[in-house]
Amino acid sequence: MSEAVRAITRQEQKERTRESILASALELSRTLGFAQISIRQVTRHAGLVPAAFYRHFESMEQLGLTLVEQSFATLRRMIRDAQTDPYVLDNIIDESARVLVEAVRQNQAHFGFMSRERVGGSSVVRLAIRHELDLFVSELAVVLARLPNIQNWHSDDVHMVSRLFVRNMVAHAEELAELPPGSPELEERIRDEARREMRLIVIGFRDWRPQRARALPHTS
Amino acid sequence: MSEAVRAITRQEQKERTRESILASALELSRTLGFAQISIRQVTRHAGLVPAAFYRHFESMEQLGLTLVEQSFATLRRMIRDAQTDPYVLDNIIDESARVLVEAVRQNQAHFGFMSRERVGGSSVVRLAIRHELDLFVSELAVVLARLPNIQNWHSDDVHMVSRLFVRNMVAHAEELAELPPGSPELEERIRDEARREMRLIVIGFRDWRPQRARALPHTS
DNA sequence: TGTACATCAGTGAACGCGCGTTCACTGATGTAC
DNA sequence: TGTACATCAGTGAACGCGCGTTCACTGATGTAC
Repeated sequence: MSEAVRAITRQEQKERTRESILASALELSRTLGFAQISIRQVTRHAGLVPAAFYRHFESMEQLGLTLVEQSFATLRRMIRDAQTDPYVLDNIIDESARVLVEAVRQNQAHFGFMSRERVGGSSVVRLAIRHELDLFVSELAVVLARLPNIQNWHSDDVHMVSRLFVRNMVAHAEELAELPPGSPELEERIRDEARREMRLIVIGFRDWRPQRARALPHTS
Repeated sequence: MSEAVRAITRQEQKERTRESILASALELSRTLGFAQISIRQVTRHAGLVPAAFYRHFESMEQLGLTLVEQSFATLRRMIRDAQTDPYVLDNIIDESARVLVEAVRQNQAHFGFMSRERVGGSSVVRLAIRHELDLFVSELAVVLARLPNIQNWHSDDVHMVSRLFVRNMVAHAEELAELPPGSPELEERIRDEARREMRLIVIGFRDWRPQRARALPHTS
């Protein structure tokens, strides 16, 4: 037993403290917004003295950028997992809605952070999130381009559908991340909305290319 | 000339000061975010002593709610104007993109405030904006329901297209409001994106109702 | 294994600063006669 | 029109508070021999 305690190296302990600072910042920013929280609040929540913060981060800004990295790692893991599941690819519409809601539920803190701090907060954190989201739209476009029926689309079109999907994802992640933990019926409603909207986008796209070839007939 | 100066009543002067406080808050929150700015910053920017703030507002929160009201008044004026223009109704897709970009350009401060403070900032201001946006989606649904070809749609569907339109509006307002003042080519690009996306939504919707009647054929 | 020294995560006190809010005040504008 | 008093938007000083950041420190963990 005392051996088990000794087994925690100084390095491991430091890593644990660092993680507890990150977790505290993530939790506090859920209610207050990242830009509103102070070094003193974060360290107090983590059970440390304010000065201890500087053993782990140079500034709140650096901590914020670390949270951005963590959040997008979560997002990419979600997409990678979905890609390896053939059922998801066959039922892309319903499944992407389901995967989204599931992933957000399980990683509420990270998705909430992303959607909240994408606007409004610290400008460095905000720009980092925008940059990552732009990258993500391009990555998703590459994935979509491999789908049957899409392979010979113009790359601008693929990029656009990717942008619409990501925008919808962010919008719904925002809503989901703000829900109080135990409200499955509201969650259900948001999932249905996400599903209907994604269907709409896909149906619109199926008819999009012919529309571009001809002139648009909207002027009656 | 001295008569013209005397013509400013005490009440008028007070109203001017109040407006300059509101304008200062709007301007400062553009770069810092509303939740980040202080009473002292706002009054300093308006050329007043901090204590003067309390002659006009009870708290920053109340000032924020006033800005929410002003911003949505701007939004509603935009929709009301668009509705009275028959050309807009005939060319609903292209025109709504054009009107949106135009309105945001002319009222950048208010639209920026709305899209920025919708997430992240003070929770009272945030909830007020969400509430107003929900109201606005319903109002727009009523307007859309009067359009030819839409009159006999299910009201859930109309509400959904309204939600998608508003979400797109907010997303593009966000992008536009952040642009540095003189960048017409970027503005142009955002307008084109908005137009293409609105077309997509409308085309998707045209084929949406038949899709709902039959089973969805996406499972190949 | 035991000893002597090095490392360094976390401490606790101290600092100057901008903040929100209060208060009695001032002096120009407004009003009654 | 002129005078005497009331109103009240804006002032300036003061307060206590939480903040970020610094610093010399402590004592447990790690390392060399």
